[in-house]
Amino acid sequence: MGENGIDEQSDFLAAHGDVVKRVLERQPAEEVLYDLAELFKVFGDSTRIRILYALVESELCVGDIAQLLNLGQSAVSHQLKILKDAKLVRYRREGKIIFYALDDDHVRNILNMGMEHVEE
Amino acid sequence: MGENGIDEQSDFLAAHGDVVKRVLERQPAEEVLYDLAELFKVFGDSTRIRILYALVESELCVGDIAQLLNLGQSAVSHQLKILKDAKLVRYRREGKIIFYALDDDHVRNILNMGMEHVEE
DNA sequence: TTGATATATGAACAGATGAACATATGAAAA
DNA sequence: TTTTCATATGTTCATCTGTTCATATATCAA
Repeated sequence: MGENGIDEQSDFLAAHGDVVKRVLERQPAEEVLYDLAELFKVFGDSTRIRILYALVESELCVGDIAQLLNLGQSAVSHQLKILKDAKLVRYRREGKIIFYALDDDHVRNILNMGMEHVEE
Repeated sequence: MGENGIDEQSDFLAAHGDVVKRVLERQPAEEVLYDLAELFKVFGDSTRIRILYALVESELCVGDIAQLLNLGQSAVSHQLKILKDAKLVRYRREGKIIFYALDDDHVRNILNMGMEHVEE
């Protein structure tokens, strides 16, 4: 390999270094990316997705959700806690019963975006 | 509790049954919800999120990504396979090097939707 | 062909996760 | 208060997941 070849390789390596550097500069903060992954992780379970899709239709209490999804009350409650912590659902108490609902339209939008990708 | 109370409870239980039934009828197919959860599961890992955000900026080869994220080549390759299987990234070969890129704008949209929710 | 480089793949191990069970809390009725 | 109903929480266990290490494949150069 002559000088030409060496130069080409140098350029190539340099180019890689440049790209890496440039991309690195534009990345969001580590913490933000971590939080984003955590958010998607919450969506990434079929039980929780089923709960969210049920709540798209109507506000529901824990027992209804359990019946709807044919799951134990405990399992539903555990998952609702995760959804609540992620601010994907909110709740209101009415006597002994607690009604859960989607927290805001962001949740609907995220679900729809994902659904579009799935339905291809 | 008089008849009134009993009636109220009957109504209440009947109402619950109705709601459950109505919501159930409007749910997407089980399989679709499962696929949707699987999709979000792919987004639900910080390594994969970091890879995707790097690819938002530029097409990149495996080595660059590894360097960028300070990860082993094998780890990156494994994650790229998962992203590829989920159709979130595509690739093209150029000699020994394989360049990865985001597959389409859906991916960007999903990331943006999630980011909006995180940045509240 | 052989050697070098870039990427992919298989196995194994540590850590994470969801469901089930038992139990605890909280609110209304008796 | 005691009981009952709706929900929450702690623990355990089986399963899943991401990383690492070793090795395989693929392309190019010599």
